[in-house]
Amino acid sequence: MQVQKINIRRTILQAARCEFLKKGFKEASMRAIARQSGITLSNIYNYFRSKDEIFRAVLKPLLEEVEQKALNPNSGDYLTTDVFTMKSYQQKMLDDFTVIIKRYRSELKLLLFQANGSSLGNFRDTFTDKHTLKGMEYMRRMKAKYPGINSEISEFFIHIMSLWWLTVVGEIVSHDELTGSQIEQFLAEYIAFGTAGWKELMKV
Amino acid sequence: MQVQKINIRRTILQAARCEFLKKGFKEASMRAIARQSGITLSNIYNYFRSKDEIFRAVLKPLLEEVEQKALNPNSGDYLTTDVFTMKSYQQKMLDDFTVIIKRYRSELKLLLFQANGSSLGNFRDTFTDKHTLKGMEYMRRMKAKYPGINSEISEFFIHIMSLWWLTVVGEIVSHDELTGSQIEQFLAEYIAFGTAGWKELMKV
Amino acid sequence: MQVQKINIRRTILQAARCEFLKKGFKEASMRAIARQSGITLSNIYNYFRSKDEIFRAVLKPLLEEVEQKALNPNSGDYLTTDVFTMKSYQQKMLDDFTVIIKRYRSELKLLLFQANGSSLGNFRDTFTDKHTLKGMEYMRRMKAKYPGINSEISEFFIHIMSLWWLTVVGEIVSHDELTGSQIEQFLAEYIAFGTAGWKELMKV
Amino acid sequence: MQVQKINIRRTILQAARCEFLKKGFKEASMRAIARQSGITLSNIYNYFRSKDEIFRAVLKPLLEEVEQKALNPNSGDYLTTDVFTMKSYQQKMLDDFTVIIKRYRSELKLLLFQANGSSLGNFRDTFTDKHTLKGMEYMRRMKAKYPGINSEISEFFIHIMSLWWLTVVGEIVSHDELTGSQIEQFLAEYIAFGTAGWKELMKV
DNA sequence: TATGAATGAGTCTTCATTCAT
DNA sequence: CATGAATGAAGACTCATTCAT
Repeated sequence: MQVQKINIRRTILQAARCEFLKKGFKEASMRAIARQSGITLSNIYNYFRSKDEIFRAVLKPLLEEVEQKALNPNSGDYLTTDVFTMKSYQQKMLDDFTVIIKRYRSELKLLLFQANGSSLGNFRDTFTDKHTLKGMEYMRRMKAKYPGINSEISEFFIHIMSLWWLTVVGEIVSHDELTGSQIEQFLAEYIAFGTAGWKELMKV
Repeated sequence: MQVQKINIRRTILQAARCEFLKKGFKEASMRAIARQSGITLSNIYNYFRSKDEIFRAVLKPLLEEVEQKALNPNSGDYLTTDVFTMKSYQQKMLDDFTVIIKRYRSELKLLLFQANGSSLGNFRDTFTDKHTLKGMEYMRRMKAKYPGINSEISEFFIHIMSLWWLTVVGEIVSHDELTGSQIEQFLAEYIAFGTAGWKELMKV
Repeated sequence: MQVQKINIRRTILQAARCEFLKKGFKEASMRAIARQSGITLSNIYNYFRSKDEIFRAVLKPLLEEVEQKALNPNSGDYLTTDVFTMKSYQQKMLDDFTVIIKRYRSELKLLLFQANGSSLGNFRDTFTDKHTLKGMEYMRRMKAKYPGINSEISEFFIHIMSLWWLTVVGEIVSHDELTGSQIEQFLAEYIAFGTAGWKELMKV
Repeated sequence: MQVQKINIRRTILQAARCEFLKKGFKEASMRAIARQSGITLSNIYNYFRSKDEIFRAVLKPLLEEVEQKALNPNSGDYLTTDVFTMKSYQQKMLDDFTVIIKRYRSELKLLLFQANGSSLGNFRDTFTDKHTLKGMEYMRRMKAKYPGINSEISEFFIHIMSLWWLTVVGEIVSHDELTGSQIEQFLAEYIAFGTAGWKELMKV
């Protein structure tokens, strides 16, 4: 019973994932999910309260990992990073996301480009907001450690940088055709660019 | 009567603009546009062939200005810009967009965030592609002028930078609450950051 | 004025003929006729009261010729035909229709297959009814002239034979691919078949 | 519930049959079918995928019987018929159709006169084509059995004869007012006429 | 005469969700 | 746990025709 229930949940989620990826949240149809999963439409509602809940369930693993890796204050050695190794600040974020991207490429596409209309439609914003807070905190800590730096970076700039980060992830995820070395070159450029930019801003 | 016609077109477009902004292209309803404009639904179809045509009509002024200011090769002193004044490369783009943003804030929101499902749904892509081409051309010219620089920037990086630009515009447009001085500070930071980044990459 | 009016009428009718042939009466659209003719939709209503009236106007020449040649009692030497030359009864009808078919092939298609929904939608019936009456009269005259023959043919049979005739015309008109000699062979067979059939029935 | 479902299907089909007969396929309205059947419009789509599917469901029994009785090659002793009993060739067809006509009078009207616009709109053609093939085969067999006959009948003539047959059925079905004896007389005439015709053509 | 403007009922089909069994 | 049945609002778009100017 319980076992069966889990199987069915899984079946539903697989079909849903597929349908969501094909059509996006809004255009995906519950009927289609039912058809593909072989589960009766009404039975699906015994497992999930709504289309939106299914959507969230599909993205839950990804969201948890994002939360844990990229947004959880505890996870961040970021903030302990030394200014002279600022490069590694970005490197750390990169490494974290590289894992996520590899494991959740499709889900990321879903979350970033196809969530419109769902309760996760504002993920970009919420992520950016949280990430901005982390960035601000980072600024404060750096200032405490190295009083000489300029920490008067506008919140909006940090906000944009967080969003940029998301944009980068989105583009990597969208371009299936990119080879590993292309990505590596890009990331090197990205880090070099960013590091130089930050140094300039912080007048290090 | 001719006057009348223009008035009605205008009325429809106003109501449509409003509805599109509220719901986005896909979720906007012709019925609602008719209701809000006070024009009979069927009469609307005497002025526009389809929902999509209305949408394009709403965005036409913006699109024309974008095309002219930001994408027209003739408009660009960009490419003649000296490397030591690279700052002004970005400054120029900024100035152009500042005007556009002021005049078409709402339309930009529409175009960047709510065009999904319409024939302008791929604006981000088309803009980025065109802009990337311009960027590549810029690299080539710079290389010709200053053979010492590193012009081996990956196309994907330039692509991302074009997209970033769009992201920036989008965010500015989305945050109605930003004051003029906040924006100014941000732009200063943005230019400083970018200039430093580019210099690093190009090993100037 | 009057001259112009006639020109416009003609223009409308040409466009209408075209549209009706393409779509059939029901699916033809007044808007399309207006578009194709270059005449304002509302102006069309200055020349014709309704779509149906246009349709009838398009078919008027054909209908008049049909009326005159195939249904007008005065036109029939049919009835004076001698029984021994009965062949020529059909021959006569054939000749008449051959002319009509050549001149009004398209209109015949229209009338026979695409008039559904118009006031001429029942042409098959009305034609058949009139033609049946003529057939009955022919029977009576023959009986008067040759009392020996069997004239007790059921009205329904004659009705069917009239309809058959229409079917034949319709098929010839529909099959553009038929060559002249194919049609001739067919007509020969048709007449041979019919003549033998009638002789049998009338016990001549 | 299973019973329920069948009942509802039946209810829908009855209402649909009625509406189709009144208006023809094209002009019949789903809304009207819903109204008449008392079934919610959207619920109808739980039973049938489209208007066309309903139409086909209404005509399915008829079509199956037609296929089986009149077009199935196995069903035909037609082809084994002796030339001297050619009368019975037609007689056999007649008997088959008499049964069909009695049982499916309304459906035949629907199929022959009101199917325009549906996927069965070409029934006349498809039937005629199949029937023509059968006729051609019959000619060949006769020729093999009685080399003396003329089998050089044009395909188009046989085509027309097949169509004639359909026309006859259509007219019988259309004329509700015909009494049994009227029909019988007609059929006798029809057979006599046809038999004489064929004999003449085949020079038997 | 000519036209732009207007109308309102109409088309088929899809949707996510609920509920009694 | 599972399902068949049901719902009502909504989707974009087309139609032939009328009317004031």
